[in-house]
Amino acid sequence: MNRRDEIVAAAVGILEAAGPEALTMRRLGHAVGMRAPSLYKHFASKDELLAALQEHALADLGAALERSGGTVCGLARAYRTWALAHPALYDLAMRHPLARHRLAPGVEEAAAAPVVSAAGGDVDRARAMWGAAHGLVDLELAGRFPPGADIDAAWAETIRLFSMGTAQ
Amino acid sequence: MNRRDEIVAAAVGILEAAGPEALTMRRLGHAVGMRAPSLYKHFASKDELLAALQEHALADLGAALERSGGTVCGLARAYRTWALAHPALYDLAMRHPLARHRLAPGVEEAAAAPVVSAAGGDVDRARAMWGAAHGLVDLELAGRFPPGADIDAAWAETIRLFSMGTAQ
DNA sequence: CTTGATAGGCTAACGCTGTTAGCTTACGGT
DNA sequence: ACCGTAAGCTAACAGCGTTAGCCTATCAAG
Repeated sequence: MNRRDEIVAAAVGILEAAGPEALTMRRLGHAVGMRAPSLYKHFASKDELLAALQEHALADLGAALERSGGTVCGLARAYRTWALAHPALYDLAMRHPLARHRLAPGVEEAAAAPVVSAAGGDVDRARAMWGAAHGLVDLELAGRFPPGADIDAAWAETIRLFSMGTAQ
Repeated sequence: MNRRDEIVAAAVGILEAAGPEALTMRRLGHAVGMRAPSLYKHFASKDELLAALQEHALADLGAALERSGGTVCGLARAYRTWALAHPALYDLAMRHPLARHRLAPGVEEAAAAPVVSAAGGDVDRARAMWGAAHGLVDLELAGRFPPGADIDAAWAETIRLFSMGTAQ
């Protein structure tokens, strides 16, 4: 494991343990045993570091979706579970403009493939599913549903609609 | 219009003209003719200011939805149009934890009412619709769809599904 | 065996952020 | 006439991402 990967791993650790506002260059430097300016020997900017984290997140989410079985219901469950388990990484993965030029080739496609497959190959339907799942997850993570709202029921309704007309 | 409202109006102006990172206390102070620390005579913190902006945004979005005609399709179109026209306010409205205690009573309900109505009074379905619309808008604003993706088609598919079984 | 380049660390500092402390001034009520 | 409060000000603080410039260890070439 080279220094760059060590730094990314430490950043993931900080993100998961203490949330996104805790991920500062000084704290990250401390976690890997160097001062903040030295991090710039390995990453040109914090943005480049975040892009590396985004790639890590996309690959991990893609793997989780891959393992989900391929049904709309299983996919939805896996998507929500992963997002709730890694809220900061999820935010990074979905809400940062994708720096496609510095993303390892195939990462984006690999994450998307299970969704397209569950949509029967229809990319419009796949994007509709992605949007619905992302919206529900994002609102839940942001704490925007009223207290006591039955979020499971909203998911069930969404899954019901997207299961119609899709071969299971 | 009291000083507080003036400040909120100026903040909206900055947000729309120059984006969220341009909304700093010093710049906002300059826009209303005072220094940054003086803003704290009117708002306890930047967060309280953002809460006021959130309320403004929710009221405005709610009004736009109210005018949309009440069909699933019209509602979806109005939602997307408003969000794309006011991306920073939309982000504030939907992605900040809602400080319900300092929100004017009825604002949240008023924004939600047209959606619940279009869902035939079924709140689970209404939340599913909200999630789907929010997800599509959020991904579009974040630039997460591949270049050239047919976003209209994804919306059309979403609208088609949510129109099924809903009295129009 | 020396030389020179490079990689990777360091400190000091810059300009920016939100925010606080403490001072001043003008206005309104008793 | 006095006092309290509202609302402005300057100076400053800690933390942020980032840059400049310095130092040292490693390593290949002459």
